[in-house]
Amino acid sequence: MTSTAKVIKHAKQHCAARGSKLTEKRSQVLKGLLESKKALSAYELIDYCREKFDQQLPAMSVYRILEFLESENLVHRLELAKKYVACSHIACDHTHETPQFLICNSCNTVEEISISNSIIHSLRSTISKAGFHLASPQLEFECYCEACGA
Amino acid sequence: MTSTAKVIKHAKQHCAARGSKLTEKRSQVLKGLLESKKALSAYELIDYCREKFDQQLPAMSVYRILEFLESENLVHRLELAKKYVACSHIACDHTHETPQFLICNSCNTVEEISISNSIIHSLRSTISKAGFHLASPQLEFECYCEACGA
DNA sequence: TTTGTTAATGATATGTTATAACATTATTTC
DNA sequence: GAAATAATGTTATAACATATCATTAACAAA
Repeated sequence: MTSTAKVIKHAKQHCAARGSKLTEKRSQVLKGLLESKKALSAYELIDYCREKFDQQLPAMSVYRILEFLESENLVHRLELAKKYVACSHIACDHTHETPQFLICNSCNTVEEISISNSIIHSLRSTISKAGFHLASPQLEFECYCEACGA
Repeated sequence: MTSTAKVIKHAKQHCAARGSKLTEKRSQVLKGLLESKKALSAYELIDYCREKFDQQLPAMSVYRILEFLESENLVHRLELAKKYVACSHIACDHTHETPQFLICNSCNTVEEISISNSIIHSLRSTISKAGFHLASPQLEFECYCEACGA
């Protein structure tokens, strides 16, 4: 069983346990994200499903599917890149800290990291002094990866 | 002389000193940003210029003007919000640290803050451990302002 | 087993942000 | 005033996203 297949199986159980369903199309979209090392846009996923599964998904459906997958914590939506990635912990059993994302500006490679609580805490406190608070603990940073350099 | 007028005058001198020109249209766009407490999109600026100056600017021109203003360090482009703000230090004479931005998700109010070097430094080092580096030192955080709450 | 209900998906239109390519007009500079 | 450059206009289109209404699939209850 391929790694993707394992994760899909796990995701299906996860959905079942929560009373929802990972349908064929939903799982195709998830596969697209799992098999891509980089973040994909909704429209890139449409292309993927057309090429790989001969499945013509309308944009609207893909957005809905992505929304569903996000609500199941199977994918993350990257606000900054306007793209989507599979959660790198789908197949783990333990719970996780809030992820932070490093997104390569050039090739869209995404690294899901965990920033130490102390940094996050100081950040929060600086922000709160200005009368604001973070909309989401999931931070995203526009970066360049090693390969793409500066 | 209004505060906006003062800043515009200052900006004109700034451009002149750098061998560029703050034309009428450029200054109208800048005025729009100066008089708005919140970040505006290019298309909101088009509306502003139409209403305020009876000036029909094509989208293309506004984008060019924003690009120009950014190159002159008179405005900042907020990647996250896809919006633009006047630099809050146009009328200062001293140089400034890289700004960071807190953007209210709900009303687009923007706060230009300065995050302590130590926090920035720890952040950078965490990111660099993952093999990435920040594309820009200008960080943007999706937040909610006091008024908009959670 | 068919009927009613909900969930999932399809179809169409449109909104928002942004850029490419080429044309025209203003402004300087010689 | 002609040539060069800067600024702006025009048109088309790309990429990302959502609203709205229609249709189909899944499934439980009668």
